[in-house]
Amino acid sequence: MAEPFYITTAISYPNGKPHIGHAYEAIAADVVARFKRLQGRDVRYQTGTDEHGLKMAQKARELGVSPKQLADEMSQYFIEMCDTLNISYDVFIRTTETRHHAATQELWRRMEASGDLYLDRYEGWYSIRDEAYYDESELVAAENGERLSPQGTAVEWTVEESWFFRLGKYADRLLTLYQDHPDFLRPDSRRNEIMRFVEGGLRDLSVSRTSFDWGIKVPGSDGHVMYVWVDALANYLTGLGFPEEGADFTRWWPADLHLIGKDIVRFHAVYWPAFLMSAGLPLPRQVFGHGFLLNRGQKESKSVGNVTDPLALAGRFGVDPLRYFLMREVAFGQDGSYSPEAIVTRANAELANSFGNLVQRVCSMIFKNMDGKLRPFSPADADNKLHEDVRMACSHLAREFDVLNFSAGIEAWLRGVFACNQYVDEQAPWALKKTDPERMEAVLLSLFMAVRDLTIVISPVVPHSAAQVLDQLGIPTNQRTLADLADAGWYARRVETGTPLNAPVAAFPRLELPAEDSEPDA
RNA sequence: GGCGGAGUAGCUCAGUUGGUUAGAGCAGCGGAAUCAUAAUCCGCGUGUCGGGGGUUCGAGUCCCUCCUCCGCUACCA
Repeated sequence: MAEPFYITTAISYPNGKPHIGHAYEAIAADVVARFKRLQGRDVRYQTGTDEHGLKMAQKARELGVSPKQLADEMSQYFIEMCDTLNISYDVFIRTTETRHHAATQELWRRMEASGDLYLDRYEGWYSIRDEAYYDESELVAAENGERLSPQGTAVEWTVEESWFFRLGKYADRLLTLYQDHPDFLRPDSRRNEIMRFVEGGLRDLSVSRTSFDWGIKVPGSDGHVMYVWVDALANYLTGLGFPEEGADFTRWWPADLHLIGKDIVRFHAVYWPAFLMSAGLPLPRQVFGHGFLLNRGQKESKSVGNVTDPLALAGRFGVDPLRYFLMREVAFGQDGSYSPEAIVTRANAELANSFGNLVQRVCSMIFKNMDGKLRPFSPADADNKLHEDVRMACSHLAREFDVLNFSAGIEAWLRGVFACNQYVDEQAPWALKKTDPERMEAVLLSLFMAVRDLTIVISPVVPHSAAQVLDQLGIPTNQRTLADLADAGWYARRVETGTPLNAPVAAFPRLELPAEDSEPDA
């Protein structure tokens, strides 16, 4: 049976509609999931929504609906986003589900059984907006003399009874984890930050609230609901049927990869492993904190008024061009910038011109000059060289994708595409047509083989378009993996089917830049 | 304040353990070709490698210092 691979995104807080960051993370995780499937792994991809907490309760009150009604409505937008962006998730979890309450409460009981939870009083400056307590020293003074949180939100002195988690107890074990398993947290810059943070000592963590009730009840402690992060992090277990340690749980836990934004690295790389250690559960293999996407170099925010609806972008430029752009343009792990011009330029230059046109010219020539019929041939040196270049490009892409280095992987892939276009020009099959038709056919068939390889490896990034091309090439849907790439006999079998190529249909059309986007202020 | 990262061609960035004339893509200019989505291919860069100092036969690459930007974090209050 294939080796399992369990990947998750962070679950989204649905107090607003999905923004570009949600789309980015979902797409990146999807590329990993599809790539792992290509490698033959048995992939489970989980995403979802984090529906508890004070902010949801407040938002619902504002709108005059129940928190559950709000969550029901808003989570739909996230499901819709995933479906539109062709995200191949296996499980979409909602933290309001009964099973999630059961799983989280069991996690709590295990932490309690380890003696890591105790009841105490918490008092301090609390920001409702941030859902966080701040130390006096962290506060800043507003112009009118009022105290504000470092984020500039209002704070009030609050005293409440709270459960605490003995986080401090785990500092040494966490440091050992980071040292012995450097892959646990990537990229390295985040790992360094977290290590220094933990080295500075960890205070026990307040993990329950009494000030509101929209959350998961603390077992045996009336009036307490769990801190949202205990609740949220537990989702990774819930989706596997925890606390039942059945087939799903034993097969998929621990997770191979938690893909998250850089802003929540601490919760995933400090709190989460500590909770799991306390509960006696295995730790995830890797947490990866990706960067943020900036709109023309600027952070998106409602006040600036530059918030972009990712589905509008997908509608304008197409799902695959958008996916390609995001994976290609920004170095994964770092912040990146996007704009309509950048998307159009990148997608046109690389997807449409270099690759799409290559596919088109090859298929078209085979269709017109060979009636679309494939046949065996013996490759010349130039043909072997081409295939060697393409093989190198494909394996290079795989190597980079394995370490989530998408942009470098795609760059390597492009070198394979460029090699094909160079080969076409050098071999000039249109000239061979008159002088050496036999050789012309060998050239076109060599290109056919190269295009098939290049399409298979890029398919995790542009799944729909790649499938369209592979359909046109007559490659069976169950023969599009990396194993098939390495199978020398595929071409002979393809020839035997006798299925001819039809007139090609463009799978990567050129994009137009909408007029309203030519001005940055539009 | 501390720790870390970054500052390289108009733009986005690569540059391994210091070693020959500092690279890629995009944009720009010139040419070739015409199978193809007017797509493709070839050729073209006088860059103070943030400033200054130092080590070295030799530094974008190491050391010191300063400037700017970013991230994490602390304290003064």
